[in-house]
Amino acid sequence: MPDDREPTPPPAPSPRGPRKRPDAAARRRAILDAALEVFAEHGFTGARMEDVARRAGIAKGTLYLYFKDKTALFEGLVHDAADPILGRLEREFAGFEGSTRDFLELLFQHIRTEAIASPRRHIIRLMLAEGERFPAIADFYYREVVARGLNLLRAINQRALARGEIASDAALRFPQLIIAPVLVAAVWDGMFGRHEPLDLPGMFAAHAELVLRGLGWREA
Amino acid sequence: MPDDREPTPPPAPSPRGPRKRPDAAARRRAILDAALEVFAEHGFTGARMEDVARRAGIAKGTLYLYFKDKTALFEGLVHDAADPILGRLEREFAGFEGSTRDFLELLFQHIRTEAIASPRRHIIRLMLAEGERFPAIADFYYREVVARGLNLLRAINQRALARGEIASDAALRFPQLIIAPVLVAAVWDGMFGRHEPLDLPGMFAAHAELVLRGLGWREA
Amino acid sequence: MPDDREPTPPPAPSPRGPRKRPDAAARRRAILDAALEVFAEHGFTGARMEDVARRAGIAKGTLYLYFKDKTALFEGLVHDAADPILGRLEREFAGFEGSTRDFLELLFQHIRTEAIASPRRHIIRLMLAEGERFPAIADFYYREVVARGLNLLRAINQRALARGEIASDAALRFPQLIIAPVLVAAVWDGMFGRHEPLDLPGMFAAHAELVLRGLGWREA
Amino acid sequence: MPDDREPTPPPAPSPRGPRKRPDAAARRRAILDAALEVFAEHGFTGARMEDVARRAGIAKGTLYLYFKDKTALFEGLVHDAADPILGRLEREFAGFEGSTRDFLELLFQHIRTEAIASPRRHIIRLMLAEGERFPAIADFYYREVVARGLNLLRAINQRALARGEIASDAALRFPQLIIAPVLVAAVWDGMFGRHEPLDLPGMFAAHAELVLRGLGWREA
DNA sequence: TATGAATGAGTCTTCATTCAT
DNA sequence: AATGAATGAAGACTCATTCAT
Repeated sequence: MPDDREPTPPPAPSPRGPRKRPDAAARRRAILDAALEVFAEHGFTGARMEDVARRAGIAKGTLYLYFKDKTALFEGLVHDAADPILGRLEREFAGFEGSTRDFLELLFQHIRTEAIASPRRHIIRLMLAEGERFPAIADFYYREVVARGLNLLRAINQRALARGEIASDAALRFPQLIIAPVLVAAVWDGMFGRHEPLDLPGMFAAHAELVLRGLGWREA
Repeated sequence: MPDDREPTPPPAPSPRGPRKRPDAAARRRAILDAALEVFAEHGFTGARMEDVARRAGIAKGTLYLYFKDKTALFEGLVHDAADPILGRLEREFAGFEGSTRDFLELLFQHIRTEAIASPRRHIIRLMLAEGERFPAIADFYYREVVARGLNLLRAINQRALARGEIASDAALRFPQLIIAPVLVAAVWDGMFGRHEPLDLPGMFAAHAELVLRGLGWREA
Repeated sequence: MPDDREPTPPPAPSPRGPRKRPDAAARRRAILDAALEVFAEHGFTGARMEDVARRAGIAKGTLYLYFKDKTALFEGLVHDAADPILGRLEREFAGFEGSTRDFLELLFQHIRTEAIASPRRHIIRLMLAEGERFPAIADFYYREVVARGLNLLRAINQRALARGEIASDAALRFPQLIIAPVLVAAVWDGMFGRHEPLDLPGMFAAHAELVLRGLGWREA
Repeated sequence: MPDDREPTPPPAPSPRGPRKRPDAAARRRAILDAALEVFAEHGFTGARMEDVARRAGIAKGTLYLYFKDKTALFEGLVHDAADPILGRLEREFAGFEGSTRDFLELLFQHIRTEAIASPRRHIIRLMLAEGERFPAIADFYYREVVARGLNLLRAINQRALARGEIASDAALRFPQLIIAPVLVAAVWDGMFGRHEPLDLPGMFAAHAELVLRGLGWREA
């Protein structure tokens, strides 16, 4: 069952339909992929709809069949990229048996591969860049990603405290401290990589270590 | 030593120079202040030169007497905002006698008041937003701010290690971990403040604590 | 004898023809009715084919099965609305026994109910608006409506003169003077109605009176 | 003292200024003249701003320095063409000593030369065509032209009645009847001229005659 | 026949930059 | 040095028309 989640016009035609015309959902995907590239490269205002169309392999007008305007396209972009990662992490945490240390490792590995070393990295950058100018998107992003992410982090902390793995509630009060390095990771290589590449696995490992010790880690 | 790379007409109006035209330098400042506002509000592409001019209280054409084009204005903006903070911190650290814990506190307080709770906050946001698209600026920023900042952090760590205040070299290898929360701070309120305001002093305090403990802090 | 100059697919669906597809003719009607609304509301250039289709309850593509293009649709519109009124008036006049005064009254009443207080009012407005830009339509309209109308008016005058009911040939030479108020009537309420509504029956009555007296009316 | 009446941005520079750059007012005129041509030819929606610019001999962007958008340009057009004629007629009537018949003659002659046989003719056509879609303009036109025109006509009638020149108050109640033929005149030649040219002076003479007699004219 | 997704030419409008004053 | 009118390239978006189903 393909993951489909478009909150916009064209619903998939016949679920078993022909493969000829690429089928609305696929086309929508193509557009969003193209849009991610273009927005990432030029920012919202700088992105040209025509470029998005060209890269998606469709005509300019077709774009507007799928997204009513540039803003809707940007919103669609963020909407669409939102949950997958978090959903999985939430489920994994729910059933996780191992130590908090193990889960943190898992967490950062996920983030690294799914959010940083993937086109999704640009979504984060775009949010940092344009979020303040798109309250509607910021709201959505807060609701779907940030709040959920912080809640997950709080849950992790809570459990670790309950289990006696850690002693401090610092990260319960400020879960932002745990993902802060993700922002650095999302942004570093594009800006400063040529001067001083950043060893992401290394940094996340060091971060996990630092955090755990900082929170008073002791083997449960 | 202030930098200059604009086609600024007046023959190096030293900040304390002659009294002739009290303008020039002052006008440059006015322009840059206006530019910061406008760029911060709309991003690079979205900013309108006319708005900058209006807010600076000058005519559109006059802008081009001070900055050759929009890009030069943006560069000038970043250039100009760079120095102050770091210079002071570097000097303070050089002569600092107290404990690393005390200095960290000082550091975050500085950052909070000088970089976050000030228009400069927008510079950080602008760099996050546009950095990838302006290699020249990213380079400058790296050289003048980032590299220097990281070096300062490394020096702090080094000294703390040398003094036996901490045990881990994690922050020596990844000083980014120490400023990561600054990015969160620079960005949070504008985007998510209305949903969940962030207690900056609290967060920085928690962060300092976390880091110190994480690095194996023991009263020297 | 109704005219046809559209690429209408069905093999001349005589209004009383077979029962097969009850459509075709009905559909053509629906389209023209929709078109009248839309053209009236937005003018030729401003009208959108899609709107016409929607209001006619058909798909955009179907429109082009009935009318080769927008211009043909507009032409069809005018063509179709032309006949009815005049034909009836001509016939009525041919067999009219009463006084010219009575016929004039009849005439204006007809015009009022059939041309002004009816969607056809918009045809007049559309001709005023777009006529100059559509010579083909203007020609058709002249032939089918204007010339016939003027001829009817001339005939009326002629007979009135012959009967000794009036003395002047002014309206014979300028029958336009007799329908001029129709233009006012067709246009007034839409434009100025909210400032100063126009009492149409009153105006036409006054007009008839004015004209008759002006032409030297005397009870025959 | 040239007749200047721009309700829009650029006020004339120095009243005695150089002749070099055509001077705002002149340029505004040029734009309006060009706009009249283009709007008359293609209607509001069909008119292209670029054509207006070209015909006015300026760049596309310059247009927007004088009129904020297409609608404002259209409004400017109507505004600007509005009073001249009426103002003069009102003044002439105020001081008129002759007979009502003489004044009517004068009136129609004025209208013929100033409103029909002039580019202004197109303003009337444009109002007929687009008035219903531009309530703001219709209102303005009503206030500045129609209401004033009707009032003038009522005044004429009133005086004629008072003087005993005419007996009927028909045209006092429906002054529209007096200018109705003006609509015909404004529209006829462009649409039907090639089939049946209209002798305007003849028609207006016949109309004046008809009206006067119709109103019960008797030499005072 | 009917559909409506797709196309791309065409249009308004904005804005960085120039330049005559 | 300062101005702000003028320019025109560029970009978002629309819509008549086509065509695969």
